[in-house]
Amino acid sequence: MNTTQDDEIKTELSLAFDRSTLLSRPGFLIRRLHQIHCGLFLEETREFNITPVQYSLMTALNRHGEMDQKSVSLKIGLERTSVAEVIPRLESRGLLQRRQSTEDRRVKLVKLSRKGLYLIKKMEERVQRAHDRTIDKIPQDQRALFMLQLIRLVEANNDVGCAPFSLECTDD
Amino acid sequence: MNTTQDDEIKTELSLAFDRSTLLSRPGFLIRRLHQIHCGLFLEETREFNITPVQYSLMTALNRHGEMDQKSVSLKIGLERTSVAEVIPRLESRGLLQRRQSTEDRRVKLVKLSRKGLYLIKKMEERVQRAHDRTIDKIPQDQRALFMLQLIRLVEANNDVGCAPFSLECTDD
DNA sequence: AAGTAAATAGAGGTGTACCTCTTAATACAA
DNA sequence: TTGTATTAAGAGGTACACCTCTATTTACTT
Repeated sequence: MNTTQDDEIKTELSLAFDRSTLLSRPGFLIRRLHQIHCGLFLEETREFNITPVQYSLMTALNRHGEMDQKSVSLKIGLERTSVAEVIPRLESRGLLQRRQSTEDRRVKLVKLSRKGLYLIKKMEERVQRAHDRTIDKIPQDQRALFMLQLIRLVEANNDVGCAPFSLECTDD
Repeated sequence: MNTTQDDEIKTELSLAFDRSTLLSRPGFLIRRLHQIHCGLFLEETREFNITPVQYSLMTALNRHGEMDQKSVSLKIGLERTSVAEVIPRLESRGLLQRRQSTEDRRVKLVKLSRKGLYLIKKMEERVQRAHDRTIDKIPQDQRALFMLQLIRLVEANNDVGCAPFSLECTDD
């Protein structure tokens, strides 16, 4: 990054701040971007009637197999009680199955049903498009850096917000 | 950006993807980052019992004066019915005042009360800290570019998600 | 002036995303 | 082994963030 490029960036940035002081607040931009991604996801996958969080939950179950609620929470970075609200909705549509654990009777295990597996396979391409569209306005040669910066922020603050997620294993 | 730097970025990125495929999904990272910012905001401003959205709404009213619900919605990029839920909460705490418009009897005008103004002034420094902390893990020399990329994405997709916000005037 | 379209707001519904309090079961420790 | 701490889950509460449907008022059009 040379000085000329840096100056250009700072000029463009201060022009943006003149358009709206909201644009100077990271928290606002992130909230809007979250709305935008949800909108794009919904646009691409409307016919399936599945939300981004529901999709994350189902793909995590597909990858890791049968799990308890707490593990699901860690896999997808979503608060335990939020997970507990999502699961019954998917279960009532026959996309998940639940059973009591035999080893530990506190635990209820969840797994993806055949119907659920079929659904996420059908959705896969559309979901990828939603993710791609979310960042496709960033010049192609800057996209990798942008993703890396997002990852840095998320990993550095994984303990914030009462929904840390497990980085130890591979998730979806 | 030279080739060596670019290679380093791509290496670090693929290492991250190995840690978790979730990290390759912009939508996931944005959701987590939104959770993280809200967590930091809450941490900094807990004593005031105000959410990020409530703060945005109050500062918008402070900057632009008395407005109807629809205008508030455009100023802060929040769906009209969501605005309609936030307003009564703030009104019941005496932070806002509402009255029927005399020119157009469909319209209900909202404005910040003296108590509301006092509150946002007291919160200002803490809120700035929450925003700063949200991105302070990005190296200082890359922060401007990161902000610019967020702004590009938000502006390019301002029509997505049923909560576009007005870029014409200065907001908060 | 009368009829239609548009705008503003409200009511009621769904789905995250967090909180606290409670209950049941397990693990640990004196 | 008996009491204590921990863990998993559920119940109930608050606050966004969207949706649709409805009622009222205003604007537009013939």
